[in-house]
Amino acid sequence: MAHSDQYIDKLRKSGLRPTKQRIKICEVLFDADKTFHFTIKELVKIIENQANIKVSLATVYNTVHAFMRKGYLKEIPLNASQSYYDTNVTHHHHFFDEEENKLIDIHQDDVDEVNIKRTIPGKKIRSVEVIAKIVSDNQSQK
Amino acid sequence: MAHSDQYIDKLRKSGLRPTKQRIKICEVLFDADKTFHFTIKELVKIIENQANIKVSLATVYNTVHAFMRKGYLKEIPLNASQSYYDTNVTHHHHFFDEEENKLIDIHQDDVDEVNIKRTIPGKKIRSVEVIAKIVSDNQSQK
DNA sequence: TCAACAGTTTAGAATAAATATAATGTATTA
DNA sequence: TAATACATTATATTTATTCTAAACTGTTGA
Ligand SMILES: [Mn+2]
Ligand SMILES: [Mn+2]
Ligand SMILES: [Zn+2]
Ligand SMILES: [Zn+2]
Repeated sequence: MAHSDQYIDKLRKSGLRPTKQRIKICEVLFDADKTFHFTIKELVKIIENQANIKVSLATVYNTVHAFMRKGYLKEIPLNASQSYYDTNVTHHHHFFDEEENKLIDIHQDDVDEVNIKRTIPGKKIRSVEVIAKIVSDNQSQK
Repeated sequence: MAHSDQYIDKLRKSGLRPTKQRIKICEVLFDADKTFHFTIKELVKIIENQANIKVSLATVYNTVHAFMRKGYLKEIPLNASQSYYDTNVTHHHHFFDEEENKLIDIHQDDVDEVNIKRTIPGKKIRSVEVIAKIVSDNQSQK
């Protein structure tokens, strides 16, 4: 299993013990060659379906938080009812499909640099994020 | 009381009965001449402190939702632990002070039109919001 | 090799924001 | 003023998330 070896390394290098549970979560999160956006509930469901190993809800939360601290995931605030997480930790923006409740990446070069003319004394900007909410484009709307 | 008369009108015109509780909430939310950003918890605390009337938590939630449906408030998703609300319902952007946990408006003319080069087939953009996270600007940082 | 230890997982309990319920109260209208 | 629909309230419920503490496991070094 080339994949798990890779994740075992990644975990060890991060000071995290490569447990069965963490390796499984890595496979779900990082095997896809593209960005993966998810909620905890969705992640749990995927793990359950692939079901070669049981991972408790507490471990899913623990691991997601551990991965965030290590910089492998970031949280995307979208609504107050549940957190969304993103395997793309580079600076980028999002579409949010309000009908599908799905995030879609917008690469940084697909948005002109956001130029904010206002400043706050004593404060500096740490990050700038754009969220564009999208809905179906039914012509029959004003 | 000029203010409450004004709110009584506003409520009646919206099809909402002008109850003591709703008038009180209007005073807290709309008396300030500038945008008011708040969480439910903060709103409850302000009402308690001004304490000429008791307003139950359920009524605060009910009223905030009613005002959102009427377009007098909008929700700002910032973190997954609680909702922020905004009395400024025009299209605008925000600084979010991560140390004070406070929102600060950025008027639309203070940000160049956000130009997103990418599109999603069958979807149209409903809104574009920029959130710039800010922190103290201590020179002694790399 | 394996005991000891620190780190990890887990079920279940606790927390807290938000929503639902259903009884009581009140603004409106005729 | 009476009837009614709307609103408020205390309380219960829901649900995402965090906490707890006991059992388990990966790692290390003798
Ligand atoms: Mn403003
Ligand atoms: Mn919650
Ligand atoms: Zn993303
Ligand atoms: Zn605002």
